Amino acid sequence: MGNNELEVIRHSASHVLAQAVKRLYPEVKLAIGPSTEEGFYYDIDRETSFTEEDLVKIEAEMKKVVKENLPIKRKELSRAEALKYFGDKGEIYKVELIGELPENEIISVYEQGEFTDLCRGPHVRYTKEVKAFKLLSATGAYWRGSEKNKMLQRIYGTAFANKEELEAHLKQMEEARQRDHSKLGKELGLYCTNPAIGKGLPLFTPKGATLKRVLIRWIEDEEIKRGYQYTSTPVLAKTDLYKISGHLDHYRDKMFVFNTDEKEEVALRPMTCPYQFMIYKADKHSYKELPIRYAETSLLFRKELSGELHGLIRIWQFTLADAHIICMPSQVAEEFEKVLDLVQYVMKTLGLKDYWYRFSKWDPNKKDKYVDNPKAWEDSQALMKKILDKNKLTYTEAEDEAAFYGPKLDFQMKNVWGKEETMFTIQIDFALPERFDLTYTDNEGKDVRPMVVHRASIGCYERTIAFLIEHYAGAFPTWMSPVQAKILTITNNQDEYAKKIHADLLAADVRCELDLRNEKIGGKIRDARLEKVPYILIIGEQEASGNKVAVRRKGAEDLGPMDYAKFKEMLLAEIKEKRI
RNA sequence: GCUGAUGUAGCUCAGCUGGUAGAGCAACUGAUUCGUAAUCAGUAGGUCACCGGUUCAAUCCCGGUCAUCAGCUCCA
Repeated sequence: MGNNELEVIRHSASHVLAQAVKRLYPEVKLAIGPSTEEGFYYDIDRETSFTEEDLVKIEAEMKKVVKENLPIKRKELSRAEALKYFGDKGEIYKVELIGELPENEIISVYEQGEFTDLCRGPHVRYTKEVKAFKLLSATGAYWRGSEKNKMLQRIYGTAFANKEELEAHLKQMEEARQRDHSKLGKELGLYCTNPAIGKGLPLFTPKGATLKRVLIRWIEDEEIKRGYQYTSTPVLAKTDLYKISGHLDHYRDKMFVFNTDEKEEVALRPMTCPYQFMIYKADKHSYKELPIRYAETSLLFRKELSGELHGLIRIWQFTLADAHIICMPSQVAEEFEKVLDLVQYVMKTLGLKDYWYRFSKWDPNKKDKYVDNPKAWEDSQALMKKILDKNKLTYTEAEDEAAFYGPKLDFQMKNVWGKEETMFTIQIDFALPERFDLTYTDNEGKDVRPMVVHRASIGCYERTIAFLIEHYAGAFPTWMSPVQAKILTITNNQDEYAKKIHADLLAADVRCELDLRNEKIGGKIRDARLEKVPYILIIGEQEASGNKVAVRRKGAEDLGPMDYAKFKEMLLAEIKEKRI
């Protein structure tokens, strides 16, 4: 079945939903009901929200509508007729929508039985063609997506061509949610939270901190190899700094700002750029030095609204693999491509494949949200587009997603709930160099303006870790696993040999644990498997006397007894190559 | 922040629409020394998220706060 066909079914399902709701609750007003990637929804204005019992009733009514097999008929109306029809019914949202349709647009409605909805279509021909659907949830949603508008009630559902596909989808959703990083992250003991500390402030346990440290060391070393210089700058600054950068104008409600006893206003930093610019400004620079690539494993603070916080994905304090490349305008394209290569290498090494590129542009109508310099926006966006096309990237374009100082290339992924998040980002900045008055001396001895590329190579560690947990369902590749090998003894008689192996692996920088408990081997294996340790080493009398270990890989694959030296060589190679 | 759901032992969950709580796992103690997903027995563990109200009596009803989850908004 093609996507279009599924879209039509889902869109028709949303009409069936609206019809059922209108039958049960005639007083409600209908807003919009589109199909989505995963299903469909309908926004409905109702005084009270829909409960789970309401959804059961509505779903039953929908089944009736389907069973009645009503023909779905398209009609075209004049603007006046349409306004009168929906106006008479008190459908104020439909009236608003009609009012905004372009003059020459054909206004169509779709009729099924007693129910008629404003709609461009297309739809299935009979309601019976909506065969397999399910209502999933009821939540609030702002009219036209703006928090300034009234909050409506949204009912989500999904529909498929047949029952089998619907069941398969529901099962897949359920399985995906088993991988939820906040569930697994706590089960595996990677992080925890505490109400006294507050939301959006997760605590990394030794295991979680190990995973983070492994990633940080890898990225720092890799970037240094690629010509980055690491800085270390304060997380606090006087708000004067953010006046220069423009953050205070564009970003203040997202910053933690407070006063000292001496009446100075200070803020926790939401971004690293101003600090690294000040390092740049501490000296005078020649064009011969450029590009300068300042990197930092940077602790950042952003005050998100409480309802926006989620597990490790959106938090108040996070660690960004941040960098700012200060270069001549003529170097931007090459630097951008180098960053692209780095980020693609990072994704490949992490084993993350299900990402896509989003070219995030400004919205010329939102003057207060973006630096007001239309020409620079057009130029920098054209430049980025040229780079993307030259590198043959397929990307989606998104209006109104840029940073306030320039366009971005975002690496997008979906979490287990299907929610889209930005993993990494590369941005071209034409505005801040001017605000900070960054200059370099060109070959004619004149001071000229450099450009800046902002980028996050592995994104923010917390969020990336969340995605890694979900991608691997907690069973990490050996190189990043907090515990890489666990040694289990069969009886206490092997303790000494096991300790020797343990010490030897630790000495070789293998993260290794020892289970000497007086438990049966089956129980120890079970525990180690639940911890998702990549290598389980079982040591009994035979192994201890023959300098061997019995190896289980990824919990299940039994490699049998092998020479310890051989195992160690294999393990070290796997770690060194960062095999996934 | 907004809409809604949820909050019972470290974890997973019971607790019959008001009469001051129960299981399994984990922990601890003892026994068991065992060959690839749970050895047996015992002990201990709770201001039922927190604060207030209604009631003779609240885990249960009402209000507020905090936290978790989903959605909206937002976003690295």
